[in-house]
Amino acid sequence: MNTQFKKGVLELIVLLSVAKKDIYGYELVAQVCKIIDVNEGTIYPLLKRLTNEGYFETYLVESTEGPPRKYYHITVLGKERTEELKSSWITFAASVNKFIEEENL
Amino acid sequence: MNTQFKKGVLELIVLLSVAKKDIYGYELVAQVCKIIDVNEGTIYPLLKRLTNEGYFETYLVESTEGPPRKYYHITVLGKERTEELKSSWITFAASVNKFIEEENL
DNA sequence: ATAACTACTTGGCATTGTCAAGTACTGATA
DNA sequence: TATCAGTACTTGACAATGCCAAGTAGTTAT
Repeated sequence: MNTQFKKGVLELIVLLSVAKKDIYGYELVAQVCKIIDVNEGTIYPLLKRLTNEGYFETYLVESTEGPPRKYYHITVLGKERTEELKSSWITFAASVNKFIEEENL
Repeated sequence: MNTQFKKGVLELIVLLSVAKKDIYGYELVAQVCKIIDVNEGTIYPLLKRLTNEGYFETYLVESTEGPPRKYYHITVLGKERTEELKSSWITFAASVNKFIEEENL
């Protein structure tokens, strides 16, 4: 999988995942990996960044299976950002796909 | 347009464009801009990189409208790289789109 | 007590795109 | 003929984001 393709898209995937339900980092890593192979060291800093930018809020929940989990919850600002990024991706991907298909003629 | 989305994709667009026909930098910039808004300062270094990596060969052609044009011609290696990147993109974009649609349910 | 699994953190690095400024050639215009 | 617009290419400093690797720590089972 081309690393470069992931740039920016990972942010969208993470926003969409957290928008769907509150989730903690480790679970999110596992979930995102089902779609795009990705590293822990990529997701955690991304979560921190998106929290700093006001898209997420966090809270801790004790766990019986290890250290406490930091849950991420999306904010109103986060929802706006999600829609923005999503439509931007859809437009982008469509125009790239159109170009690829035209080239095949 | 999200800058990050372009990462890696620009390489594919440029490869496909040169594969279609020999083209010089300035014309390529104009053509790529129709699909994705992009900077001269992005395209020229990319052309240089792809040439160094053996995907393109170049030759100069005099012009009556300005300085000589450096044409780019795709190599066999370049064609292989194009196919590789193209199928990688198609897989990637499809799986991201699938995820986005699922999230909408 | 040691290993395995869960969970999060961090620092250095690589890649690729942007911005801005610069060089240089041609043709038209004032 | 000086200057400007258009064509064409180059380059250096910079920003953003993902990767790798190593580290910290809690819980449970052997």
